[in-house]
Amino acid sequence: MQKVSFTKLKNKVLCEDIIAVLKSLPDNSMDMIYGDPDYNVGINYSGMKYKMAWDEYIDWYTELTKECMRVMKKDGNGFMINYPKQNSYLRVKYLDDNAYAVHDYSWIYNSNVGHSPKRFTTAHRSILHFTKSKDNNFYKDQVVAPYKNPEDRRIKQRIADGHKGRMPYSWFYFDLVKNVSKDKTFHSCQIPLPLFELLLKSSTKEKNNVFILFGGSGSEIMSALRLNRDILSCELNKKYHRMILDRIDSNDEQLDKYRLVNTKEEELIIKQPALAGI
Amino acid sequence: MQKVSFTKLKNKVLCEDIIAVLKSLPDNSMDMIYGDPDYNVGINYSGMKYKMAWDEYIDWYTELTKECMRVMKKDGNGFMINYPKQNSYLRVKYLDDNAYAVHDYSWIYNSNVGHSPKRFTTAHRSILHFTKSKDNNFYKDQVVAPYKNPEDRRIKQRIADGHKGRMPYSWFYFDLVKNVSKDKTFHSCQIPLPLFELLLKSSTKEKNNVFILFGGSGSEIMSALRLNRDILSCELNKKYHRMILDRIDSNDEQLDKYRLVNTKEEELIIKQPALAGI
DNA sequence: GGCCTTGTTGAATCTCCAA
DNA sequence: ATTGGAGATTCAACAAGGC
Repeated sequence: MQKVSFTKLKNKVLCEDIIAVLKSLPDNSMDMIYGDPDYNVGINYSGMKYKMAWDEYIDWYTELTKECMRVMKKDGNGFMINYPKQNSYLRVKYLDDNAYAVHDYSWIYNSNVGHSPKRFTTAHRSILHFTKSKDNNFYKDQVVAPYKNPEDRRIKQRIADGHKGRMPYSWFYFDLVKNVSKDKTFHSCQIPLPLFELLLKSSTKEKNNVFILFGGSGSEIMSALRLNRDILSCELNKKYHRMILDRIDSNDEQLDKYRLVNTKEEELIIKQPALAGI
Repeated sequence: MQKVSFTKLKNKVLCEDIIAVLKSLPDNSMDMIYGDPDYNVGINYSGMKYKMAWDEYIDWYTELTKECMRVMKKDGNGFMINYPKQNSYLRVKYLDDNAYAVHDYSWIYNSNVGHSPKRFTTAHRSILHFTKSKDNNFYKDQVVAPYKNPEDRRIKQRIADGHKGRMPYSWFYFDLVKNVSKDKTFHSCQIPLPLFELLLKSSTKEKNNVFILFGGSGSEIMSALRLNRDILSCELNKKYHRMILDRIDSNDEQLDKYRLVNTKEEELIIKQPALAGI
């Protein structure tokens, strides 16, 4: 197959099938791959309902991740967000046997829905982090959480040695994004931007190649562009695809009409530790 | 096989192989089964190192859980604590196909160990909750978290209707138990007692039958006895087994020598919400 | 501005009925 | 007896509006 280099696709958002696009890309070309796929729970995306049989879904999810692994650089990082069950199958059926390392993180939040009398209320998702070698790039300094005891003698020494804080934990608290827009401007299932930015900053520097698998309403794309990463993304839904192109073409003022959260550089670093201090 | 009824084993702690004991028990006899097994990461339990090949470990873990399912009442609840990877295999290879329902919870904590420059710091574990029917007993009132807006008129109405709060979320923050005892009296990997008590209270009432698979240092056993549950437990390590029997025979004063956290009835309910208020 | 109240929402769950 | 899908119901969290 004739492969298309990332350079040609730099900062493009395609309205094409994600797996077809992945297959058209050469090996080892992406610094980071970020996927927040449909979870196969029958959600209504602007009129279209998607739900496959479980096995079929897992096959699709595995095939997707397999292509991500191929396309990812040896020192790159991949992230897949899903419900814990779905991610369990992905790691057992594919990732553990094929990635160099697999780590499971937990995004936790508060929820007002899904309360059942027979179990605790679902309020977290899994994030699988996978790498292709022991040399994956990881930039702690871009995501540090403050030390809890900066006055401790040993911590003072670490600070003197240039350390800016500790590595964040494998769990992250971020509020759910509420779909408050009256005109349904937004994708109904958005990941909190600070969560995306945490992952993005942990794994990339400016000018790095980031594949945001599912464009959605484009918030992650806008965020990555604002942070000067080079992106590629897919969004099959024409309405959302159009919206993303609009957002990219817009100036900052217009972005407001999409209620884009203008995340400040420091927000992530400020927010997370407050929590860690529990 | 001649089965031994729970009545005969009431409040016994056996120094025998857990799977052999499970096999000796009749079907459908336990209200709750709680397992915090060895995670197969080469932990040193008083001089003996436990580590098997991965497949062998998963086979053992599956066999263990299979017997738990058999022994558990139709309206009972089972909980298995482990690292996310181990629990992924358990659910994919056994539980999803054999339990009525499987839920994944996340115990999160702060950690000063295991920091790696190539990933976020591991600071959570998975808890698989499995049931045998839609009628599993679950006692929300015994584990509620306070409402966030108790002044809301509608919430006030719910409180007037007898609701004491909301169902806790699928994630729980509890500090790690620090192994502070100089003489290594304690099992090195203890689950925080309030976490155990949350699970215990969610699933049982007084006089219910609780199988605490691995006795460890006996903290969970003491807690369950204090809360008037009937227990059965195994601990293969003779030193720990002896210690558990000592603790059970001890009066309250002597318990102090084991640095037992004397968890007050309300602690759980007070502690968790502070968190939920993030 | 805070404080109280009301409106809205849901990657949810429950119920029912058909196959 | 189980499964699966459509439609009804739930209920706490958050936003926004009013005072």
